[in-house]
Amino acid sequence: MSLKQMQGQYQAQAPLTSAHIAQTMTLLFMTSAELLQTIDVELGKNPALEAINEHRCPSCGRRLPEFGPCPVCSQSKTMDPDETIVFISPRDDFYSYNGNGSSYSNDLPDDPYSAANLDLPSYVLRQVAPELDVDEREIAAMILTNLDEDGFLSIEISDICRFHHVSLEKVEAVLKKIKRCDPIGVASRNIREALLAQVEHLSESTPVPEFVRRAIADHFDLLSKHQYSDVAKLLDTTVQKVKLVSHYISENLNPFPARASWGTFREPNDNTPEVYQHPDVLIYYLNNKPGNPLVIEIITPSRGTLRINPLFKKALKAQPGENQEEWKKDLDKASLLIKCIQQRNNTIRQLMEKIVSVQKSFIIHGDTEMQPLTRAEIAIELGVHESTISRAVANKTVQLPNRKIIPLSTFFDRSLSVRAVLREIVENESHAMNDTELLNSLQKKGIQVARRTVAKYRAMEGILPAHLRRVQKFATA
DNA sequence: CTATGGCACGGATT
DNA sequence: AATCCGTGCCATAG
Repeated sequence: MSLKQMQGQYQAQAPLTSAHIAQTMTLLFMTSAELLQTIDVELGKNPALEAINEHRCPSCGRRLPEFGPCPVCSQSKTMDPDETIVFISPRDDFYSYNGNGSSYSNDLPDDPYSAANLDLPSYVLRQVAPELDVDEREIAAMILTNLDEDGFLSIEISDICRFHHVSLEKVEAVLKKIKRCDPIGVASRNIREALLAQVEHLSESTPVPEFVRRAIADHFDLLSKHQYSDVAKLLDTTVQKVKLVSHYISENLNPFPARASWGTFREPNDNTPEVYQHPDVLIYYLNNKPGNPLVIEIITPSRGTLRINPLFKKALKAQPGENQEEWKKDLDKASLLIKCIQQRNNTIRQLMEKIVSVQKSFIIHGDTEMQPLTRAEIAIELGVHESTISRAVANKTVQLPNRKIIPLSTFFDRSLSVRAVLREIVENESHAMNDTELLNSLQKKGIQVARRTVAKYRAMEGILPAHLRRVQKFATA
């Protein structure tokens, strides 16, 4: 790309230097976690830069975006549900949990790579953080730092109340939010509670057999001792059914939530590794109510809003001393950095707006609704070079309303919807279909691919070939 | 003989 | 320019 072309992309900004362009490019490429470190370095050694930290929304406690009113509270009354809200949020608290004290700190991990591989408390914290009110954060931190190796809460709730001088209800409310996080049921006080949380979670998406809930809630100790006949009597049902319940529990629920991914072993067959990355963008329903407009929150990790230190400016004017040259250099560097960060934010904001307008139904309804989309299309629409989009997309992650964290590049995966349909077909098949039959089924749904491609997608989804499915799925039939 | 997976090619994408 | 992805051909396992 020529310099002229590049400058064309940034015509919105005042006079440009090649340094500016180079830096914006670099910044675009960075994850918000990496950006934080860059800014920290700049802030640390550059007296001309200052972060102000004063704007908080009076009603919801969120840091306000760089410009305008709080998009969460002030607009919530009159929002058109089809509209989406995009804003850039300096949410530094995402990055400042120190992982072993009961408070937030500004310490960063020494090794930047260790941040990607989180321990259980941090992993959970980062999931609940978007839902926590300001006064709930300390409570959440205390809960999460007192988990034992199985993920159970190892202190009494009353102790938390006393420590933070809050009501029992308040703590329970936080606890409830935490239990919904992955691993589901984490921070329960015992196995029974963990199982109940999982049943709760499962029943939101799939039907749960009758009696399961009640059996766990009311007769768990009998059930765990395999005294099925007693349980059956109490539930007024047959022993046969209680056995089914017991089977369902052992098949679908995990009594020690934390052991699935932490602790001694890891899932051997997960192709999406368990390592958690900070999301760079959050997408959620306004006030977390499905049906509300979507809110796109772009995380900017700077503490507060960056600006040129006014004291520094003043001092420079007042004292044309011998340091002036050096100070001026610092000042220029600082304002350059600020401009570049704004540029970065601007590009990402536009990008996300476009992506969400195209992929809205994927975000809401899931994999099958994924629309084909290329970086080039977006680049043309936004009038920027495609490599700009490439950089902005690379290495970034998005948290969807269902709390799944996916790479931003997923929005450009053409084959995802086809693979989702394929999965559906195989799940509902009445006999083990071979690849050619699967191909026909896909074509009936209007999807054109080659037979060889069906095989590849099948492998990608971890679906066994037909002759092996036959023995696994239809063993008795 | 059929179903599937390996390899490599070419076009699209980054 | 480098990489990714869908596809065709062919070997081979069942």
